[in-house]
Amino acid sequence: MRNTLALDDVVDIALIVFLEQGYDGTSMADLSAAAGITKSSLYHHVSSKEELLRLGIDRALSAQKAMLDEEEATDRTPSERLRTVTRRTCMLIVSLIPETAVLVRARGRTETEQWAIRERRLLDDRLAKLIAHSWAYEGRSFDSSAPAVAARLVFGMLSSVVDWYRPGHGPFDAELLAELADQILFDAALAGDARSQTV
Amino acid sequence: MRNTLALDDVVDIALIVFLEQGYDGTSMADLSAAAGITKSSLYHHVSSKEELLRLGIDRALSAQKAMLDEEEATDRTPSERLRTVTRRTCMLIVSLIPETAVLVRARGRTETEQWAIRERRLLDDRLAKLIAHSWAYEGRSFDSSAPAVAARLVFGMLSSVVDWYRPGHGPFDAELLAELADQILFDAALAGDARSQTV
DNA sequence: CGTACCCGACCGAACGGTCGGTCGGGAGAA
DNA sequence: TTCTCCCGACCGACCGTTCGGTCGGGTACG
Repeated sequence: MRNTLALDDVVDIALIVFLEQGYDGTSMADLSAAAGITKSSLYHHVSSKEELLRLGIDRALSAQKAMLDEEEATDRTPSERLRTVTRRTCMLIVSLIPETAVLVRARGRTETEQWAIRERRLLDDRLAKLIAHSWAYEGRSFDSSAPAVAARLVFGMLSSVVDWYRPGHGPFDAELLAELADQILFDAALAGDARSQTV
Repeated sequence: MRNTLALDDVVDIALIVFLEQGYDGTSMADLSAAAGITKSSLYHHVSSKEELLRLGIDRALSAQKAMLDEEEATDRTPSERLRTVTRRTCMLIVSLIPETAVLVRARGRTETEQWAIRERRLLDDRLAKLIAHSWAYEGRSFDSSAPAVAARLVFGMLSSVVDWYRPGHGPFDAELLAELADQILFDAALAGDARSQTV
């Protein structure tokens, strides 16, 4: 077997460059240089720059959808489900940072990016539903549009880690990050009156 | 007086296009079309595309810094200061959505973007310090790196509104949005046991 | 008449993508 | 084992287009 490049390897490399330079800020020449092959060889593996974006986005979407499918099928209480989902979302984002970055940074200028935005909206809706169920279960009264806004804020907080967190490059590991995010969202850790836990 | 364009008008227009298409995804031809003048006329007002980015980023930075300066000078308790700052940050972001967007989306590929990242880090540090002081004031024990991580998560949550919130385009106004963000961060509204407030 | 504002025409460079062709390793037949 | 054929991986050269930016000149207001 020769030391050759598979499609997944090319996508891996492209996503890392996209993470650092942005999709629009990355040229096919940049990608070919990062992969150690020429630009024309790159086109042997993919048909277009946009296909690389699509494959990357699909990775993030598939993982998130699979996690939600699995969690929604459990028989936990709505509140437990919500907390588990946010925690697993954090862990999942950390494990798929370049993939999540291209997903959340899509602005909708091409057909692929519009598809990404539509799919993201579906994920938002599923999280909003989890929040609404949890609040209703806890007997809380709320405005009908509040769960959707809360869902976007939560996803926004968790997704923002792709802009600065790099696993293994600091004192904080993924579990500690998820723990802190969890305490901020569910224990009001920011208010200082968390249940005497140390982060 | 002719119906003419001032520099601030050009920056306003450019920022709106940057918000929708991203900086790299926007050409000077796009901007000139949006401004209703030709590309060469655009260069009468600005010396480069990067200058438009710099002016936009500076607006967001100046506003945020001025707010922090003002708030840090008060004699409130650390916890009150933290809560006021996060709330005012939310209001400020909503009132400067295009400006905040170019600031938080800078990836560091040019000198201007690297400057933006350095300035953002200073803002992160100031918020982290507020969090650390608040936690110490409340007698909470915490890891030394936790405030910095919490600050980034909070800024991440608040900054994410630039990706979906458009004032006047929905049932939620800015105050309600800030109120909900505040309750999530400080009252654990997501857990459902908030102090019986309706959002 | 100066100056602020704006224009059409244009430039070199970089862009995404295509082309014809090279190279080495695996499979099948003798 | 050797010869032949094939195919995936790769390459240099090149395509038309778009990029950020420039230039010389026009025009209307103070």
